[in-house]
Amino acid sequence: MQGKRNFSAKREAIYTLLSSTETHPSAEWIYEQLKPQIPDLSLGTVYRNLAVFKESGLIKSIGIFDGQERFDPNISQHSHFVCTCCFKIIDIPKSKCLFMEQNVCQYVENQCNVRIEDYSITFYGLCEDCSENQAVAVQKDS
Amino acid sequence: MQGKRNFSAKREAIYTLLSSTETHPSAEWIYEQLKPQIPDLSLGTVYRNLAVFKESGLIKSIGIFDGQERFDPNISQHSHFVCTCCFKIIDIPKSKCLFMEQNVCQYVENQCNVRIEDYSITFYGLCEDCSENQAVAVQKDS
DNA sequence: CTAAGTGCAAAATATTTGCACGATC
DNA sequence: GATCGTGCAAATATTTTGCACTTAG
Repeated sequence: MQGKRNFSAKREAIYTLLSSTETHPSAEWIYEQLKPQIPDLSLGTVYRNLAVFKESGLIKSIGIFDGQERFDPNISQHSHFVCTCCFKIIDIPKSKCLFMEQNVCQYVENQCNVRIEDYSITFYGLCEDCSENQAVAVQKDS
Repeated sequence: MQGKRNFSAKREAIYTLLSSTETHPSAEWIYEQLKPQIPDLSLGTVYRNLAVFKESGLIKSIGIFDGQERFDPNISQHSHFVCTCCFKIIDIPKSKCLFMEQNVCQYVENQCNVRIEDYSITFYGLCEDCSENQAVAVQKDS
């Protein structure tokens, strides 16, 4: 891969979709979205391109939730909220979550004798929709 | 499952092993450790018991690293360091990592309209051993 | 011509599950 | 005798990969 230019059409489409959604997609989701417009797209190509993007630092893996790896084109430091019910992932901007001390990484490095390259903060719980659905379900029960 | 007592022998062995190691094991690792002592243990049983423990809140999943889910019998709030080379996982005691503001969860809940039930902080990088190995490799190259 | 990108299908991997059996209460 | 725990093997699900073909430069 030679920089963001010179992308093949399919690679371009995959990266563009990634960049234009807030869903923090999985390979499967990307494939399903693009397949109608690009009928000869294969799932293997999506996986291969995600690996290429990740390798080159263009995207980050957020983790594996509900069995599927989720990706983020926003590589700047920020946190995520993951709904444990529908697995929606929501960005938490750094400005809303200023709790990481300046030198905590260096502190941990010294304490634990490790070299820290990155860190992630993830919150788990119920998103707005799932909270409401749960409330409705409880109402129906009584 | 009726509380920690009344465990079957195999369930007991799995939980005891989990509790007596610092490795934050995977199902496979537990199976390999116990198989010599319990020859008729099956991998399915390890998976099933881990699911039972997780369901009942006795253990927590730390995440999936290198393709395998890793578990922690220490359910109190603390952070982890994950070596991206050998996938060793090291505990970071809360006392060494006091950077979470008292009310940050409530703040995020209000900002994002979500209900937070848990959060995790994970550091990534190279552990002491892998750092040294890397240094040695570089030396040999030159 | 060469290297990169791809479709397709098979393979690899981790995990889950159906079923029958044995143990426990 | 009903429930729980289990071995075993098949099934599932996701991701990776080998191979042949195409395409861009």
